[in-house]
Amino acid sequence: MATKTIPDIVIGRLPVYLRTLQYMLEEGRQVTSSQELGERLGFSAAQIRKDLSQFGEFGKQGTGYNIRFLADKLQEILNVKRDWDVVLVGAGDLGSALASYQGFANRGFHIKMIFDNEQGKIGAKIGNFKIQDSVHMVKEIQAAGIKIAMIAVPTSDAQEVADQLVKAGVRAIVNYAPVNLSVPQGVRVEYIDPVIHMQHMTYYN
Amino acid sequence: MATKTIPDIVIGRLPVYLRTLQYMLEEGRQVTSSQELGERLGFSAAQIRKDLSQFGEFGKQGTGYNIRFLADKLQEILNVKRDWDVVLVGAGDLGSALASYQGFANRGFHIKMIFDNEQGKIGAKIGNFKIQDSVHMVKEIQAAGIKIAMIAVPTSDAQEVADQLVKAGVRAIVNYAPVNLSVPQGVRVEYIDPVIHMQHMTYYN
DNA sequence: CCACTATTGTGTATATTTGCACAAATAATG
DNA sequence: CATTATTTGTGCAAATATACACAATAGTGG
Repeated sequence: MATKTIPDIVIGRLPVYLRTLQYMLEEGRQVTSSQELGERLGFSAAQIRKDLSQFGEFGKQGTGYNIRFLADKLQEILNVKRDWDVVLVGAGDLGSALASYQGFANRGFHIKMIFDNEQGKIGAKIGNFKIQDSVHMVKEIQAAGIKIAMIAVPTSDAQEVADQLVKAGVRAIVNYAPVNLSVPQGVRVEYIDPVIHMQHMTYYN
Repeated sequence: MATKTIPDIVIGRLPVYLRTLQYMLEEGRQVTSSQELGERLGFSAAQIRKDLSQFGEFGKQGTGYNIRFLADKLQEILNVKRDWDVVLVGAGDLGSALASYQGFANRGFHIKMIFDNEQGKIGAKIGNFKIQDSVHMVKEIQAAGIKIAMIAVPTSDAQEVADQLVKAGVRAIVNYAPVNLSVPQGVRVEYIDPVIHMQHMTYYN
């Protein structure tokens, strides 16, 4: 059985499709088409059909896709039918904002712990959680079996935090610090840096 | 003169190169090579050389690249030797965190105005700026000639805000709301949604 | 000044990604 | 029930992106 590996670039689009489908559900929609999705997202209809066809046949000719059904399938594919616990490192302005953000939970991601290394912050509460001393980070994350982390610490601390997260068994990191991280094979890092996006756009201006 | 258009995917990598070069400068480094850069960033050395070769010859055989020189060239290419004014819409948790973030200014992006539509917030200060009533947004942005915006409002308001920004002459938008925006040709939008990144990674679990 | 090492820029090959276009299936219409 | 309008899934072609590999050049050390 030739298990073809699915391109990462395709995987990267699936969450965008899913987000849009869920938005459509909230609008009370039942059915959509590759064409409509494509227009909404700026992709070609063919690309959306090709992407989905990597995983099965989810549509019906002449009709299109049942939104609820397709969203459900995408959730299965992306492994997000279950909920995921997340650890947040850094309780500065950004970390606090992330901790307060209500948009994670309804999409299945639950911040369960917040760490910082500043004595002034440790013990303070954000929402329901106490900010914990990062001295105990590795132990606590391991005990809780958390696999996903967000890094929102100063650039100079980011690599060291990443090292500790890896040691604690974290497999996926969203890094808000504007620096590339070095992690072992098998650990994934995604970067969020608004300046990168702005510089990308100023090129064209 | 066949002015070949440079692929957008190449442009998208340049800010990452630039960020790393500037980091190296802070480390006191003078010279680097495509190989070192590649290792640091997870790209192949050949790709980095090819990307740069689209714009000129910036390296020296046998030696590599002078970091300061290359960073300077990348800044020229990306149009970031000048500073840019930015408008921020949305003064909730995230908007406030963005407003307080010190990492924009030293990379040439200056938040100059903050808008919100909630009476409770209008008039409050974040850093040096008063939160302004978004009723006056279009007028103010136009008057100031601001071309870059960040949207940090609730999902339900994002499209309407985008429409107003476009009307005000904004050409580049970083959208933190988890929804795709529809904008006219010539206006660029980049999206920041941590959940998209996490869902991308959970695929690999 | 020769041999050796390092590293660029690039022509070419390979690999990947996207788009085209059409048969097949479905629904709607009269 | 025939006709028309939609829309999927996909084989294949085209376009794009990446990697290889090497001549050319620069520095280093004897």
